[in-house]
Amino acid sequence: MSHPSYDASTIESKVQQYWQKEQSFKTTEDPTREKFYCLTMFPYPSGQLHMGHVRNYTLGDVIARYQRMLGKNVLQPIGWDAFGLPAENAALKHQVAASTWTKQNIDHMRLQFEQLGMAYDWDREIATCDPEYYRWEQWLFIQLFKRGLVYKKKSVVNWDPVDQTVLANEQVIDGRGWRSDALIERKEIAQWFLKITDYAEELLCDLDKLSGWPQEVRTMQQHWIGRSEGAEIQFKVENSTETLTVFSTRLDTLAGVTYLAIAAAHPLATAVAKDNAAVKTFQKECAHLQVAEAQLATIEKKGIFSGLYALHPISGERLPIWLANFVIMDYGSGAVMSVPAHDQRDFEFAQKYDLTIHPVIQPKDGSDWDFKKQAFTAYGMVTAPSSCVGLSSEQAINQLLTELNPAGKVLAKIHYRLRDWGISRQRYWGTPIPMINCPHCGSVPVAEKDLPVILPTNITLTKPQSPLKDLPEFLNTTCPQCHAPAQRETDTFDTFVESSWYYARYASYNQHNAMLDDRANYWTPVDQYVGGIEHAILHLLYARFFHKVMRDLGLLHSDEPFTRLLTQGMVLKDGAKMSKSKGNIVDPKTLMEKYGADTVRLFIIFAAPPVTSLEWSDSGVAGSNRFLYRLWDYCLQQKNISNEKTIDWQNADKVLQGKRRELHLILQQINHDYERQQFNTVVSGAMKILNLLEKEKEVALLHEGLSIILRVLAPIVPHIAHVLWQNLGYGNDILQSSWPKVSPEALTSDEMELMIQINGKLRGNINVPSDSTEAHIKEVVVKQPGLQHHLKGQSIKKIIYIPRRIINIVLGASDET
RNA sequence: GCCCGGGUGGCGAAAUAGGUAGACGCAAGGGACUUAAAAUCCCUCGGGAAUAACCUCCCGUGCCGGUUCGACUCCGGCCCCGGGCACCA
Repeated sequence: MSHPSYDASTIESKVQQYWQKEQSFKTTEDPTREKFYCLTMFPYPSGQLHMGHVRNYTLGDVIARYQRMLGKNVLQPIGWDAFGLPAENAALKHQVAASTWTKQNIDHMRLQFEQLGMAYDWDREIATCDPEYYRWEQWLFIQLFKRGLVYKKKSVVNWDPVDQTVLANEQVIDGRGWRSDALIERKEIAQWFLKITDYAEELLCDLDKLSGWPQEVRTMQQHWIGRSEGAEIQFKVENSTETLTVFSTRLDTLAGVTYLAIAAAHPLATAVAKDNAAVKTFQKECAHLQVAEAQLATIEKKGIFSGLYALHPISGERLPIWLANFVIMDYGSGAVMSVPAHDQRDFEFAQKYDLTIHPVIQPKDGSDWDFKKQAFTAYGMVTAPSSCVGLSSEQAINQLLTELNPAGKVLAKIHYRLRDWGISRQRYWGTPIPMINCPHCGSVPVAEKDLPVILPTNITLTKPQSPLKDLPEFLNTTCPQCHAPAQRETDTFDTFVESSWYYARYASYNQHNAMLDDRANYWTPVDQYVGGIEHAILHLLYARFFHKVMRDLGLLHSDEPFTRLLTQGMVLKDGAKMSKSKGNIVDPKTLMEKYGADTVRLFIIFAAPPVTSLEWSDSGVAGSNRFLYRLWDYCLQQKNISNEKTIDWQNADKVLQGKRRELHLILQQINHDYERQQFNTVVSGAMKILNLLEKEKEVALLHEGLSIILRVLAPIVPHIAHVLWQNLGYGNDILQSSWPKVSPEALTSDEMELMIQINGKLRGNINVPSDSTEAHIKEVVVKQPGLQHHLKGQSIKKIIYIPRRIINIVLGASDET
């Protein structure tokens, strides 16, 4: 062997140095070129890259590099979603400042990204815990406040009575605090909300524009927003000035209402509880329920009679008002009307507590329905009230709307399941909410000239509560309006706020006088966004909301932030998500040391299509490494392939033409797979090309084949492709080469193979000239000797010909039937 | 509980618009090379029937049913696994 064998670590660091020296991935705006903004969701800097990261960022890098080789001006930035809960936990556990811990993690992960060969423009790196970043978030919040998109209201949280702190849903285990093991309590506190519901209609309608998104993500968001047309109905409370407002999409069932249900925390319930011990006990029980809806949905449905009655808006009938543990105060008005005859949940509740079931709708087909067994929930024929007898459900809804609206009892209303976005967190490690509480002026935004409100970082946590309240130098300030002594808001933003606009800031990363500038309009919207399916709703909906808000503030021109979305699946080992507790972690670091970045990238791309979960396999990695060894050895054996070697393919030998046709068919498949983002079969295709070339002698074909395989592999294994491209004399930098094109002449063939079916079962095949007519093919096929024993004694009913693919002979037996 | 996905050989997977099921790779088995091993190369590889060997035939894409000349692909019902459910990110 005269050539050196494949040594990944040497060539990878050499190539990485080359990219750095050439500033290969530094991006500038160029209006004359087609831009392509490729972005992978930025990581939380947890400390170490895990396989999920490797997969995520490799996918983004493959797309960015592919688009670049197609000739586009590609931006691929990276940054850090640096605020969040884990830093606080680490700070408490290891007695380090959250800022120090975070910074160390970022430094380590940055190095790992570089070692993986990611084509990032590092000049644009962002960390959300940097005041230069979050000052613009605070500024944006103040603009939203000015626009009336921010308000404060009381809202319920998980309260740990021992640690005296608010817990995230994931910190509540079986109803108890993860650290203290105390039974958690629901606690109402005042919090800031963003009016995302003002944008509900647009967020819903614009989903139709997102043709580059997976349909399931659009469907999930559509259901999450949950637009429903219905009516608000007023129920007067007996012997009281109070009125309960409920929303229902089934006004046609109004006459069937037999009771109302209110949240345990409803003001009416609290009023009753003063002198009703049983109601008070029930309230206390409900106060231990978790905030998480998944918990709420699975608990046993319980209730208690409040002693109060509401009056039916039509009949004036007295309807008992019940407290129910499944009615949420934060959602709608905290009260619902119950129609046990026509709603299954109401039915089960009514059965349990022996409440009246009053049917007012019958099946349209006139069949009997046993209302003692279950609710009839479909639309049907209405039997009450008298004004609606004989009407369909649809007609009855309209009738009752027109009939009851003048008296103010009913109002047509569009309701959204989407709730406003609560952004207050009672935590330390986050962006300070730029508000000041003045004893005279109330909540006042910080003056813009005083931004940023800087989060103190030289802090060692000693207890699980946020330290901000105990820091006078942070807390005490003066009111921007009346200049009286005042206190800062000590809550910080939900970290989803940072991730809702970072994609735009990458464009204006070094702009110190504004949040965004013209460059943001050059680069956005993001052409390709890559991230986990777990972000399908919350992150992606909040970012869409922020994009529209930024547009309405004149900061951006487009309507949507992400044109195309790729949601990648998880990395599993032994069928389960990799986690420390399961002990099934595979560390990318040791693999990269053993095989190099290219092998790891190759395996992770090859092992599964991007969207499905990926089962880890150590021997599969070794196989990927073997392929790169083979490629390396083979290429260096062909080192003296002349660049000038060409051939008259039109008049070449038929066998050689057939091989070239095969090569271009594979290239066609590869190009198609790049476009549809099925990169695992791109790798299969490259393997097929190498298998083909290894059996080939003709230099012209080798020269063409090697130039194709190196270029189609370059986005996936960029280091080895770079070195081999140079060594074989194709050029100095494969990044500058053009993407390989399929030659249409190479694909032509004068014969085609057709599969023959009889009654849909495969029975043989036949080669015919490509220009054969359908009639001729049908004639020839039935004479095929191999088929005669199938055809004997049967009549041919018809012959179906699918051009260039298949021919199906359908046999008789039709005469008898 | 509600919403959204997924299920194909021993394993990861492929099948581009309803038209050859299992490409490509891993593992396994056999062979070549070697004193030996590793590496490399060659062959076999869904299950079954039949055969000296071919030809050939049957079954097979989670389960049950349907549409179609033809279904991994479309429709209905079910089972199992995963993601999300608003304070993990």
